[in-house]
Amino acid sequence: MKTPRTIENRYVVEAVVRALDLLEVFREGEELTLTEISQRVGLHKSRVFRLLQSLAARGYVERSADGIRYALGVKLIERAACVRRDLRQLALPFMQHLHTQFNETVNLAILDRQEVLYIEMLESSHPFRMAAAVGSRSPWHSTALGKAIVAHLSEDELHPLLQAERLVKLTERTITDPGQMRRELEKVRRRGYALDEGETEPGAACIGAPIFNHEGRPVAAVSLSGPAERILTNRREIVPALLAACREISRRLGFHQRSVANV
Amino acid sequence: MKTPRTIENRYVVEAVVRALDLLEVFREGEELTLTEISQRVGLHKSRVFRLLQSLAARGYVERSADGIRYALGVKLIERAACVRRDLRQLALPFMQHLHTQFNETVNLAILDRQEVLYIEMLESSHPFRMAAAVGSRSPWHSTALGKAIVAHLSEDELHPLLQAERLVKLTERTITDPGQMRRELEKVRRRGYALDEGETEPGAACIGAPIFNHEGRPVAAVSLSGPAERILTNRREIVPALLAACREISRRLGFHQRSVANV
DNA sequence: AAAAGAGGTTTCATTGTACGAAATATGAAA
DNA sequence: TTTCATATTTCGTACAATGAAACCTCTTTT
Repeated sequence: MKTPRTIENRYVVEAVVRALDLLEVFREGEELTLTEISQRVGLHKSRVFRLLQSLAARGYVERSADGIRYALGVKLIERAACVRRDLRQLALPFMQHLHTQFNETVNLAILDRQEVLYIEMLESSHPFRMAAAVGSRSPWHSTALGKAIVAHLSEDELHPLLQAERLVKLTERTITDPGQMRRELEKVRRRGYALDEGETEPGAACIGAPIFNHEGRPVAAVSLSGPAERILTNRREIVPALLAACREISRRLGFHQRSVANV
Repeated sequence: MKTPRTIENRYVVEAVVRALDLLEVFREGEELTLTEISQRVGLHKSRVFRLLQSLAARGYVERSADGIRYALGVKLIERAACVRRDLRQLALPFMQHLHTQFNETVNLAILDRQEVLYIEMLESSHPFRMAAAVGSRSPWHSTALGKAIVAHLSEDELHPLLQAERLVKLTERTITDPGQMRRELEKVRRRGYALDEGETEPGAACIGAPIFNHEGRPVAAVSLSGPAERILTNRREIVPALLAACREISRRLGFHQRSVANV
């Protein structure tokens, strides 16, 4: 179990990345025994033992009450709270306002490794609602969040995202053709917001708008999501409120140049 | 910079804990340069460089756009989402119900290293509200959350928490005497919920109740917090709703034995 | 009650990795 | 241009991290 030294990992410390890999084997709050973990990662039991001891020493994993199982530790919650703190703290009040105004699920997401990553969320209280989870991912090409961000990337950044084989068909309406996607992104750019009308999930809709940082880069997006009927019928009210919110968040991040959009 | 091997760290891997320590130097979404980090932790620049490369290789830290600074990475958000997943997922709908019912801030917290750690939160939309942050900590002895949990610990677990020097006075009303605290905890146990009437923050109040797991251990607590006037005047309605929620969450965690409380 | 089994912990010798030091590159300021 | 400050790379060496195997501890089987 040895990775050859390449340009990319020339300066990485084996023990550290192996320890970090251990954190990845825990799915959804699983509790695992030493042997299970060592089987999953294919490392020697005694090595895994020592790496786990190290992670446990700093609270990144915890022993279960019976002392026989390991689980992810609360230190992760503490540290995660510090990630993108400025953006999240800034966006949250605006998201809350949208949430009470429309009582739909409000999402804040960024683009990470070609996917949309949800970093903040307020759930609708409707019994019939849509909600992913903070920390989970969605494809960019089927979501309003993703399209809202990608529409404002440079050609260089856009190109790798538009590989046809990456535009996976999730529903009848998912855009899978690079050419069509380019036209869609052009439209998103023109009107300042993106729509997902059942492209991810049949019957579910989403309206998303981008957030720009001080350099004018699209660093995140906010969206409202829910059943297509509710979202689309309220579209005329949602869109201006969402755009105003995103414009103000962008402004506070130091963005000024041209205005974000014209509805 | 060498820590002697003791019983506790006999099996820890130096490189791993040092790497994890690097994650601790980032406060509230700070972006730091290599030199700043190496100064803060007191390790050789070139060592820090390699540890950061390793953390970056797995997404636990990220380079800033200019490539000159490091920040905590989004991988932390992903991994944190898996911590205590069962408890949080189970509690959230009940918290949401309390939130819409009373429109006060609803908190979910656990006891970690003698402190209350907030792991989930729904903020009141009142302009005048109280809200800590997910991932932040409070003393146990001044909060309803803390007292609700601690009241149900065994004498062995309770004893170290009751050291007088640990019961720091935060306001006029904070309980700082171990004997008085024992009587307070007895009361909390009897009525099934805890009150914080300005013991943490003058004018702020909080009502908290414990959640028990399948072994009957108090693993968490839910609370409603806000301005004392609102919280205490609604106490008659809040308490039964909160207790019912906590009882149901506990039941779903596998707790059955005796009922949690009698109001 | 003894034996077997399964998993966790400890010891130990050895190797090769992680380390510090110093050289080199990069980039900003003067 | 030089100077300064910081990041990156190289290199030899010490000792940290490792695999193997022994040794616990607890549960299950006979």
